[in-house]
Order: sequence, then structure tokens, then C-alpha cells
Amino acid sequence: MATEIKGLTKRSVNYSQWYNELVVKAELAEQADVRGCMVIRPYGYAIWEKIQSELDKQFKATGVQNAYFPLLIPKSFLSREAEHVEGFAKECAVVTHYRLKTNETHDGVVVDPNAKLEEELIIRPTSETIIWNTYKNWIKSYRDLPILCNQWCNVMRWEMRTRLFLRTSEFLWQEGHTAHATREEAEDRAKMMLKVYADFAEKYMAVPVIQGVKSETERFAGALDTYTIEAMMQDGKALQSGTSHFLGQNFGKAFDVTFLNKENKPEYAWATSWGVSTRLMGALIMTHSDDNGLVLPPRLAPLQVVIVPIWKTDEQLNAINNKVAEIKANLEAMGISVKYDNDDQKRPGFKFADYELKGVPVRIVIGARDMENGTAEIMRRDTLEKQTVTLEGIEYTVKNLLDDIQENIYKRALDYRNQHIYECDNYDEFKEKIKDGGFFLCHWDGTAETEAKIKEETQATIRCVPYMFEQTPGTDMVSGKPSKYRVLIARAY
RNA sequence: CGGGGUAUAGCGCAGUUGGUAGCGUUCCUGGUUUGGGACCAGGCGGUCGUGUGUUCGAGUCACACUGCCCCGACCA
Repeated sequence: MATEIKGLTKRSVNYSQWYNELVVKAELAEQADVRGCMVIRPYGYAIWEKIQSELDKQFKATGVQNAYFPLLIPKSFLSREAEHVEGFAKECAVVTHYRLKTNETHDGVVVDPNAKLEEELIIRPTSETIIWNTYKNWIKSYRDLPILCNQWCNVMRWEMRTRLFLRTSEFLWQEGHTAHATREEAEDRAKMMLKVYADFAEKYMAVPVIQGVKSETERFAGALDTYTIEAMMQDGKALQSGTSHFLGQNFGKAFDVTFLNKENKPEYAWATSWGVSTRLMGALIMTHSDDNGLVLPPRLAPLQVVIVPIWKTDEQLNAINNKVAEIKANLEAMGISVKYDNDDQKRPGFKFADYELKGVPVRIVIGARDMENGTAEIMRRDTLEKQTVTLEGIEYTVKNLLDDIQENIYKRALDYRNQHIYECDNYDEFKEKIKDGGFFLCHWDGTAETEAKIKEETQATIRCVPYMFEQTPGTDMVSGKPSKYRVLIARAY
């Protein structure tokens, strides 16, 4: 069955080990060093580029434009918004000097003590502060609003512990920052962008997500509301895959961004911010991959089809080359990316294993035997099923297969997730079951105390108040107090 | 920053009571192969993490330091 995922269905799988073996071999990344900085090799970066370009189209469809703001932020900016500094100050890298000099023994360099900065600079952990400092100059009147900017950049957060793709110190992301004249418009924008993320996750990444709103303790530092998409990995743990924040007037007030409304009265601007990061690549890997390597959704695969010839003589190879050139042209005309690998230095078996590791969705094999019969062997990466098809019209077979794979891996992930969502009203039962992972829908009295107790006793956290389920009042399973709705609880990465 | 591991060839590892370093793999050369990660032969490659000490002699013993991995606190 499609849901069979070798090895990874066992809870014993250690994702770190799996990453080191699989991801490194798959040439996605070379290392996660002590600072958790990552090397993304060309193949891995190609996946990120696909994510970027597809998401960028979605943003632009909602009127968002790209811009760029500085990497370094004056330290004082961070202290303008009290909650924001509280949330990020602990994990900031700080620039204190601007020059090095050769040391006394002339065999190295030291920081030049004379080059100390008057005011230290922070390497951006996120750009709300520097962007809102800029928006102050851009916004004078309600006619200047809304401002809908996004930037693709790197950020740095000095995490205590890092994990490849899920929590590296430096990571690539996009951060959107919008300014609005009204509360409603800003709230709508925050929710709109969450929907963009959710649609992207499900339609492009084939990763089913649960949309919801964060509890107060899990909220972004400085936000009034944080909306989130939560995905389930193959071990039943949750991965927060994207967030969208309604920031109210907090940053407008902190950076004194006012505009004159239609009544000629000054008002503070309303804000949102929203982002997704290279963590999405972690989600992609951890949702679909199996023991043979990556399984990439066709819509994001840098390479959708690989064609491998099998031959003995030069005449045979020439004949195959000619035939493949034709097939390749037809496929490319349909917008499908194709690689023909007739490298004679590598044996077919090696190529098969290698492209499987890289997650190429469809493999076509053409040998001398097929040339006689007018056929080809075609394999789909998601199920590893092979079939022999006629060369006549093969491009349509491939097109359909790509669509089918995209749909199938989504459905497979969705089925897996749905089978691991439980409604639970008994705390003892919850404590026992959460050990095996999964998402739990439980009543919550809304207090931080209950939340803290659950976290301490089970390591699980409230991921969100989900939108997508019908809600009825009930009783908190921990405190026994009344509850308005169920929340999603899970262990998370 | 706490707790536990570990450090020997590019990678993965072995190395006995202390006697001067080896296996697998990668890589290179030649040949045979090619429908699921080929085989044979030959070859390149190591201040044994760093420092100090014990000893006639240290990869091995002692002490110190450093790096890395795992677990926890922090987090998208």
C-alpha cells in the first residue's frame, strides 16, 4: 500500500541520524556546525529556489512587492518594542567592532580595540524593527497605505541547540511586513497570508497542515495574534511550518509611524508580519521521504524526469540517443524538466539508486530490448512501482503520472496524519498515548498554568486553536474547569 | 550553561598485558563488465585532536585543554 514507508514508520527512527545519512548523501547539506550554519549544496538549493519562485508568485498575486532592508540593526531599535526585545534579545549576534589588525607576532589577526562601535549592531533575527523605522519615513497619509513589502533574506538567531534545516542559527527565509490604515485590514491580511502558506504547503509541497491561532504563551514576541500552520512529521511530531502575525499598533507606536486619516486626524499604522523559512525543506524531507531517499513532490522537484539508457554497443546507444532526444523535446514542450543521463562511467544500477536518493519523481529506462518493442520502463518514485509503456505518446503518460504522484503523496501524508489525530478527554490516557506521537484535540481552560503543566509533564505543547474543526464547549482534561473549545496538542520540533 | 559519550587515512572503523599502525570504503591506473549501487589486479593517502608527564619505548597509561555528537534549558 501507498502508506507503507519502510523504516520510518517505526518510532525508533532517529531523525538526526537519518538526516546525516540521507541528506548528506543526497547532497542537500554538508554540515550543521557548532553555530548551526548550513551549507546548502546546489541540488538542495535548487529545491529552495523552486519554493521561492512558486511562493513569490502567490505573494505577488495578493499585491505584495519585494524589497530589501539592511542586515545590521542598531541595538537601540530592538529595545523600542518591549515584548519584542524580550523575545529576541537572548539570541542575537552582536557586532561590536568594524576592523581587525595583524597581531604582534604577525601570524594572525586580532580585533582592533580602536575600532569599537559607538553603538553595537545586531545581526537581524527578524526585521520588524528596521523596517518599521523605515516605514516611518514612507507613511504620512492614509493614501500611502497599505504598504505590502516582502524580503527574501537570511537571518541569524543564536540558538542554544541547532538541528539541520529545522533550527539552524543562520537560515534563509522570506519575511513580509505590511502596514495598514485599519485594524480590520491588517487582521485580514494576516489571515490571508496564512491561507497562502496553507495552500502552498498542501498544493505544492503536498504537506497537509492544520491552520490555527497560537495561545498567548506561544505567540510571536510583540504580536497580538499569531496564526500558524502545523504539519505532522512521520514520527507523529508537529512542525510549525509557517506563521503570520497580527501586530496591532505595537510597532506603529514603538517607531512612531503615524498617518493622517480622511478626517485629518493622526493615527498609528496597523501592522502584520509573516514568514516561512528553509525549515520548509525540513518539512518536505520529513513528510515524504523513505529509506531510499527523498521523495519530492513533482511541483517542486528541480528535476522531474530522468531518462536512463541501457546499451551494449555504440549502434544501440546512438539509436537510443536519437529516440530520447525526441521524447525529451516533447516532454520539455509540455513544461516538464528532463535529464538524459547517458554517462558511460556509471552503471545503470548506480544511477537508479542515485536518482531515487535525490527524489526525482519519474524515471524512464530505455534499453535495446525496448527499442525493438517500441516500449520503455517507467518508474514512479513515490511507490517505486514500475510499468512498461509504449513510446507512442509517452509524454502524456508521464504528465499524468506526475500529477498522480503529486496527488498521491499528499493523500498518503493526509491519511497518515488523520489516522494520528485523536480527540482526548482523559489526562491519564493522554499522557500514555502522547508517548507514541500524534496530534491530540483536547479541551483547554485557557490558562497558562494548565499549558505549563502539560508541557512539564509530557513535553507536549499547545500548537494552536485549530480553525478547521467544529467546536463545542467542554471540560478541561487537566483542571476540570470549563473549556470553550479544543486545542491541538502535540510534541513539536 | 548542566549531564553523558567520543576523537586513529577524505568517510566509516579495528588496534591485545605499552614494542613504532591496520581493515572497509572513496580516489587514481589497467582490464573485463553494464535491465538495481560491478569484478579482478595494482597504486596514492596517517605528527593517531592538542599539550605536559610516566617510561629504554606511548595510538595504548596519567593529568590538563580543545573539538564534535547525544540529552536538557531556548526557538521558526
